[in-house]
Amino acid sequence: MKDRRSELVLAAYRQIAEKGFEGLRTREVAAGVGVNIATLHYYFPTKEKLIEGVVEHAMQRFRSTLEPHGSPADQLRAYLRAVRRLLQVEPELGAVMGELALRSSRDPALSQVMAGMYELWHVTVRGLLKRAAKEGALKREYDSDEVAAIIVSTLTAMSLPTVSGGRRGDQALLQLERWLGIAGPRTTPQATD
Amino acid sequence: MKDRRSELVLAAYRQIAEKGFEGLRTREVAAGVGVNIATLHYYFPTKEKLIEGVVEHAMQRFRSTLEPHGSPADQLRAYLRAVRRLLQVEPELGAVMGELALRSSRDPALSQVMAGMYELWHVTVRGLLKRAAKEGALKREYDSDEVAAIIVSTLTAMSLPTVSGGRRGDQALLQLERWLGIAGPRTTPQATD
Amino acid sequence: MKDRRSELVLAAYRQIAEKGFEGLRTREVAAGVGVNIATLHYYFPTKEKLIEGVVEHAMQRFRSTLEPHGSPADQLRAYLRAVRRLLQVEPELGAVMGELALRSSRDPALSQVMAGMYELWHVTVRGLLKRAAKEGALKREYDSDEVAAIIVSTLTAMSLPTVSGGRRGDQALLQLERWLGIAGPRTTPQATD
Amino acid sequence: MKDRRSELVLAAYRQIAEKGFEGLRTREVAAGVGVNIATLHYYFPTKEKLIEGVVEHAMQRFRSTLEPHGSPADQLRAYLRAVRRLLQVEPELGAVMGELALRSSRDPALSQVMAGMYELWHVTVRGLLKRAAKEGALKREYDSDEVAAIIVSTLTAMSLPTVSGGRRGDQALLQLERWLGIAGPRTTPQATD
DNA sequence: AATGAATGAGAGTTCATTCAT
DNA sequence: AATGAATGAACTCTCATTCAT
Repeated sequence: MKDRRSELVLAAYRQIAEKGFEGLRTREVAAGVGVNIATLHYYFPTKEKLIEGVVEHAMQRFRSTLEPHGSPADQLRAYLRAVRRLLQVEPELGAVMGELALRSSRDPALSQVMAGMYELWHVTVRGLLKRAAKEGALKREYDSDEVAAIIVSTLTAMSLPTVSGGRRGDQALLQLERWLGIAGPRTTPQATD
Repeated sequence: MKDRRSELVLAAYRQIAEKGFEGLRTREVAAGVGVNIATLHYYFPTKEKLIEGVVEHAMQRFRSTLEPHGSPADQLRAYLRAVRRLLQVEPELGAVMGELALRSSRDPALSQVMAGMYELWHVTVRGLLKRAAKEGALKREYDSDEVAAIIVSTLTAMSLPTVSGGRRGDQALLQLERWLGIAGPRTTPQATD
Repeated sequence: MKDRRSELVLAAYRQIAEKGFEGLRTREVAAGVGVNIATLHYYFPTKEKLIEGVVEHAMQRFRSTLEPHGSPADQLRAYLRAVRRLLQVEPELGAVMGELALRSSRDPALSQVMAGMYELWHVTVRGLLKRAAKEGALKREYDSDEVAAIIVSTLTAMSLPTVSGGRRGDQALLQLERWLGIAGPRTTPQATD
Repeated sequence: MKDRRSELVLAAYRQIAEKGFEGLRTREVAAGVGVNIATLHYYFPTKEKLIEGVVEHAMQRFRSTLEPHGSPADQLRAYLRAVRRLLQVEPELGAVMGELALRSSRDPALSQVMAGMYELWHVTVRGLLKRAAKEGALKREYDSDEVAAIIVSTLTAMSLPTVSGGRRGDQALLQLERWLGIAGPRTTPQATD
């Protein structure tokens, strides 16, 4: 993360999170790192190549999000909360993933990358469901693609500013936990604003 | 739809759906309607004003999406399907709403508009739940903000290209219907694309 | 002065005084009168024709300035003061004359008009000198082109914002009166800020 | 004069002299130097900044005009002639100073610059008068603000095309010399046209 | 490895002018 | 006599990209 290339990618990543692709300017990326615009082009011949670098970085970052990090028992619940927390702590990731999602409709290569990533996410969540079911912490019928899909959907929606901003994200997550039968005691999530 | 102003807004709306804000060019919007660029500026002094016009149009379009359109009985299920279908038939709306959602994090005015719209959506869905519960078509406990929130979340995620493109959207929706106890017989939704 | 044509010319005249030719916009001229831009073009086919109208108006206005308006006796001194006062009361005239003077170097027709006007002014002043000399109110040797020229020069310089703004204009005028032997008693002109 | 920045300023200076602010076009300035319009913006972020460069240049140029350049004795007369000659040899300077004078009424910053410059000029001339009086080449009473003011006024008026074009400027100058008692022998100035 | 200087293509915006009504 | 709508041409300014050093 300390070589020029990575610095530039990170700066671009932040620019996209802040201003969207709409507001991404190579000069500002270079300035963010403190180098000349020509230096940026030394590492990335075109803006598109720089964006590819950002895609890689975002995917790597996002992959780390997917990994279950908790204990074996109530791991599923821990997972949902962890993702939620991460999206709040590092909103840039949600913003960039949103930008990439929209862009993927115009960029076949990116579309494939994103599809792969969502598939990986889906499979990861399904694996989590499977294990929880096996441990008896979850009804067997909930070990399915459908349940995995709705979990991924809910978490995805939460990365959008409009939803993530208000208390609705927490409510959706809470209901998800209830249906899965993994809700904690009487939690009354507060809206963060 | 037959006056210049509306034509221009519609052309801009389509441009945004197709190329995002990133690719919105006033000259192409004007060309899309077959008028000179100066004519566009006759109706909209700045690009920003044109975008405001698009926001209005999208909101109006989206509001019509929210309205329950089915019969009184299994209206809830009909509603979910209707929204799903509309997003597939008119993918532009989802794309534009996605663009607006991302942009709202940089545009306070837009942020307010979007928040209002999502709140309206949420309230509409909750109303639907209430009625269904009253008619006995739904467990009473499902008449709540939390359930409404997860429904809105799921539908929102489906408007994103990445999710809507694949079969995962249908799976999420199916599970939603199961939990709500309103799933139809053996439906095997096909992925479109 | 109450017909459309005159109104438009007057509005343009004021615009030029305020913003210079650099800032003259036909639309603002029309707006100043409260009519549509197309109406302006009904009266003046081109912007240039409108400017010609302004030139006429300015010349007419300026000509009235030239005319000696005082009593027969110490008319010369009265004249200098009157011009000075008029330039302060109606600074627009000085501004427009300045703009026209500069423009005349690029516009032969205007150049001729301006030259004629200055010649008329010169002759007028010389006539005043002649009469004053005849009445014994002025040394005979001061009845000359050279003296008329320096009077016109001094008054001209005073119409420029840079000079007219400060106290230097008054000082120049005072010295002129002294040399002509027509200075009043102890006058201490104040700078108008 | 050999770096890009100066070249651009000089080209703009000439454009203003030729066509006024009204006719100043950045593209023509760039073309005048033989560079792309983007290169101009590399050195001057906005047109206004370029104009500021021109103001600096004009002031510097004008300051050199102010400096007395002759011998000590009849320096005063030499000075008047020198300024007169310079304005004829380099009419651009007069034109640009005229444009700046008019613009100063709309631009407070410029107004201050111009006022400072005229004040400097005034003080310079007064210094010249003082020295001439001390040397006995001038009546003591002519060592005053009033005399300096009328000298500056006369020279200023001469920089305007309308006046400078004809023979009136020379006549005014001649009379000035007479009053100052520094006129040469029988000179019959010719109009330069 | 890094940069200052330069550029082509194109962006949003302005403006005098036209024309059917 | 007056206007709303429309336009071509041109304007200032931007941006990704190039290249000699």
